[in-house]
Amino acid sequence: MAVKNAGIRDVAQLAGVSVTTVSHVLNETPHTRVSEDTRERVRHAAKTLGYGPNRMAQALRTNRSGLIGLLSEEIATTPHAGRIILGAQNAAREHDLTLVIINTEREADGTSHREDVQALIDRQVDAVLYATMYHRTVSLPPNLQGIPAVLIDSTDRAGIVPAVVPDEVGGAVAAVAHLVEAGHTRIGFLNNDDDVPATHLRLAGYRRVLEENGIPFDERLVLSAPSETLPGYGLAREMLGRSDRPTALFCYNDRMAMGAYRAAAELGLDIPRDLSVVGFDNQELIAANLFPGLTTVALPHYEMGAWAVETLVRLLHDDADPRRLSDEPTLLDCPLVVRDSVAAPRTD
Amino acid sequence: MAVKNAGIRDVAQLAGVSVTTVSHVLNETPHTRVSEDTRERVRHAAKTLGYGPNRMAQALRTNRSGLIGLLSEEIATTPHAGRIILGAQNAAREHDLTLVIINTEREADGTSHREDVQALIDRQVDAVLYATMYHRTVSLPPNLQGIPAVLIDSTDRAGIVPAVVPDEVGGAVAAVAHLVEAGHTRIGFLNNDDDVPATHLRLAGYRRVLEENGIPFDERLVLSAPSETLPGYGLAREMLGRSDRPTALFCYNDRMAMGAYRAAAELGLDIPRDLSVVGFDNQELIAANLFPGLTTVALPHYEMGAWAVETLVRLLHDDADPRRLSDEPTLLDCPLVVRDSVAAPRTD
DNA sequence: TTGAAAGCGCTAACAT
DNA sequence: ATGTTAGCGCTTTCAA
Repeated sequence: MAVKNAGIRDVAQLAGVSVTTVSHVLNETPHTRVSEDTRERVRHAAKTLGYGPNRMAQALRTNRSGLIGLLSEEIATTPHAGRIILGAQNAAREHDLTLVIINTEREADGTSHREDVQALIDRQVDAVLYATMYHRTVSLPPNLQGIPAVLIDSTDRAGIVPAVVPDEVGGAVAAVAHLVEAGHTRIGFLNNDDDVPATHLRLAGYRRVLEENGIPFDERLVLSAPSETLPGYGLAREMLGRSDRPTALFCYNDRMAMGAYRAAAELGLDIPRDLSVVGFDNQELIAANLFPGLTTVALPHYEMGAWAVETLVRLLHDDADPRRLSDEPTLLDCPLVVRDSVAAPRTD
Repeated sequence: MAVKNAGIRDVAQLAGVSVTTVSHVLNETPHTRVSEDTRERVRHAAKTLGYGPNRMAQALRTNRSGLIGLLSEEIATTPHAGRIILGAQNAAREHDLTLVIINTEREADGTSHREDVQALIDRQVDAVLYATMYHRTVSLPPNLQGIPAVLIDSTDRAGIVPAVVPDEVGGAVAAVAHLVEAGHTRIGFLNNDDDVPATHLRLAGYRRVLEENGIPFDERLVLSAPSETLPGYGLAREMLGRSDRPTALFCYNDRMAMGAYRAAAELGLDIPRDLSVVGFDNQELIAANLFPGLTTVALPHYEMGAWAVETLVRLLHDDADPRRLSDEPTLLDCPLVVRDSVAAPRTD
């Protein structure tokens, strides 16, 4: 802890008032009338002494720690967690809240999450943010019941806690529409083969755009595999090796797109001249460093982090009914990030 | 804050002892003799009630918050910050410390860092971790003086605060030695052109290995450019286009290596048959997804985070002299991560 | 071997 | 319009 700083009574003494007055002035306590003159004296004294309230004393007294816990899976694996943390942290700062972070194992055995939540509760956090690393449905640890909570990038199986997730359909629509606008009608989709929401929702977005543009759905243009580079490569080889190969590829994520780049290179296909490619996730390390730069869809991790904190604040402050907020998970926009991997199809 | 939990007096009452005894038993206060019988009763009562101490009250009383602040640059940009956070968080948990995180702008104008440090101090953190996103020398905000601090991935210009940085030379030595062991003697180095420690230290490691193996240093084999994919590509094109091109490339980082991969592909050079490549940083997203997998050197971010917390704990606990610890920054190992981009040079 | 009580710095109910 | 004071839950000195 810092050096023995000035306390509220020092301020009171210097300003020649009581501690009550200091407290009232500095906290701008409502329904309390203090002359503007006194207020000024107090504020001046506080500044002179470099006074800042002792948060621990405040917390003890008010039963509010000002701490909010972020339980995050696999902080270390992707930059996604970083974006969530950043968004949450910035929003928290706005509300004078402090973010404490606990890393947790993915999915684990369930008791692990329970213990992590408990660790947070034991540390007197006012509320908890529960973030998963990819969009899915989870069962919450039971001890999360007693405390305000918001889910990030996942939805509560029981539907009792507010949640925010990416608008996967919207993102896929943006990606495929971009391809259609460029003139493509034969658009392949390299999909994930996991049974997670994104798999189904991105496919739904793909189909919707085709439908809206009167392009018949061709199931031969949709291939699935694990969402990694190598399987993406394999799928792309397969689809691009056909005589009636598509002129554009929508990939489940940037890693699969990276595999598609390699397949295209091996087949002598130039991106974007011979083949347009759109990815998903906007992992800078891949998307910006591929050549040509990969046009892709960004996941709103920063925004989800910020939204979650704002929602928590509302829960804490207005004492709003969480059920109201948790009827439907909130969808956040997945904007298209245009780089250089899309062009009109060749016409020769 | 959580539900109105049991307090120490509840435990005392249930165990039929005073709060003093409960405190002594639960904290295992030294020099205090309580009969084993009583201890057992107290522990049992505590467990029965699910008692956990109120951290805020403890903090207020002991003047120790148990909070340690991590000031980190650009949390969102790379997974590196995630590794630091993870290492710090795990070490913190071991010592029953809680990590609070503040993101800060890179370098900024200096006052920004000052304010961020102040925000942490205002929140009663017991100590602060100051992490930069790449290895460099910094001037610390003045308000960091009053509080135990440790630097991660940077060194203090004034040399007054303990610091931990990667062993860049050792990492480069491992990388180049790996190449030499594979049989290479013409090894190109695509270096960064920024004036940062890593630039000079990795070059030093490169030279040391050559020297130790009696390989003459050829300055034409060292090219510099910004440490990004595109410049890396340019450098590789240049060096690999020569008739006496090297048989192996050591790259300043994985992004430059990614550029080298493209150059090699364009020149019809197969990796690793015609060209071996080693990177630096071990950015999974790149290194593991490139084809073939990139052999590279890992930065010890996790370990630095953990080391920093351990050091902080020693500072806090043993009240050790920080000057002792800060004479020389501690170097942590940069281990080689072998994948598939290195082979013996062609002999035809 | 155990307990009573003061007090950490603050907020807020109640007095004036 | 401003002040007095109890008490948040705990640790720790001192006494028994």
